[in-house]
Amino acid sequence: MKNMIRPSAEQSVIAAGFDLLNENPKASLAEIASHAGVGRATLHRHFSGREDLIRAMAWTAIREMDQAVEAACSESPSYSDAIRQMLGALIPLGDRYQFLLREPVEDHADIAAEFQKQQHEMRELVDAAKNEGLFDTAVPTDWITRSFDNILYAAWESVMAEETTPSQATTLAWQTLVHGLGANKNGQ
Amino acid sequence: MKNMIRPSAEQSVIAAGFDLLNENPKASLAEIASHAGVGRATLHRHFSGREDLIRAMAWTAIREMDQAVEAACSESPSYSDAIRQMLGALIPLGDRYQFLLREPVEDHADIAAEFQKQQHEMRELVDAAKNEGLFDTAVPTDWITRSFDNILYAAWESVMAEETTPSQATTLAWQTLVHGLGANKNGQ
DNA sequence: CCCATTTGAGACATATATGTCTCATGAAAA
DNA sequence: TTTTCATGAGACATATATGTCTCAAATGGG
Repeated sequence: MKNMIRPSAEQSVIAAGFDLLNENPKASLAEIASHAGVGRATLHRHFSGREDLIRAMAWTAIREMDQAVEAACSESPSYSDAIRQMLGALIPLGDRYQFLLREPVEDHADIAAEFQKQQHEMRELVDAAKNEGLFDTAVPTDWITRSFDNILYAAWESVMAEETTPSQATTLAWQTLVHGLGANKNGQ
Repeated sequence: MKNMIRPSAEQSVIAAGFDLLNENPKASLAEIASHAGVGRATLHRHFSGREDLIRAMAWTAIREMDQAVEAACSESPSYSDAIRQMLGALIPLGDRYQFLLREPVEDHADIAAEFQKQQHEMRELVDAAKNEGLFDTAVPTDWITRSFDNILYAAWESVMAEETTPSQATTLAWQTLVHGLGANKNGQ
């Protein structure tokens, strides 16, 4: 078997894709290959084309987010705590989330379906947290999930800009959400 | 003089640009011209190329946002009220804001400078509102502006998805912000 | 009506991005 | 060492996007 310790060309290219395509969606495959430290031909050996690369990146993003959420809140004692753990786990994956939102993924029915499945689970989680008293039942669930997504993204931006540490950003985001959308305004 | 009532080709193209480039930053000039109901040659008569179009769109976005903010909060009795008015005025311009954030505008020094100038004015406004007791002084101003920007964007998404009316979205966004970041948690 | 201007359609050339191929090199496995 | 395999570099053809030009038609002002 070949060396599996050194990141494979696939992984390098996908990582470079997250770096470049998020900043400039018009980045060429040549730029991506170069940024990955890989020849242009090698990129085509692993991905049949731009669409194929984007599909692979989307699945990577979805899988990583799934795993992060699973690991973070599988043992949470409550739905409210699960949302809290989820927040901290997803902030470092802000670029993955950004990619799924910005890249036209609607073309791929399977990916869009999986993405919507995640959104639906989030809605159920929010409804459960409402019943626990975390969120105000008078606030629409749609608005809560949108706020969660966007505050999560704000937290990632904040960390990237080095305005806050990941830990600080998580706390700020959580406080903002539970105070802003909460039933009781004590913050924890 | 030519007819100024019918939208000029320039305006049509810029509007089409906001429609298409926000959804797919790789949209070709041919697609933009077609969506604007204009020949491809006509687009080139008004804009020397893609970069020129993007520059014109960026200036349009900045100008519209400036005017909306000016009109909304020039007569506000307080900084806190000014922020409230600003929120309502900017939500309908969410696509303009989105464009400035996503399109690589950093290349154009003049536009980037103007954008940062707006950001700086926002920071001063937030600091003033802190002194009025609207925001918690313990919360970093950077985080407040980031939250404002992202909740603003969430509100625009919510309106676009027809989950809420513009009025409802404005109220939800305001409540979320002042509860989430406020010094006193009464919401108004 | 006549004239000036703008426009749409399309031809054309060029630039850039993409996809495929070959070949020599280097690293790892046998 | 020998073999196998992935890779990098680059040539090549193709596809798509871009920029320029011409010309006939439409529009609006005089």
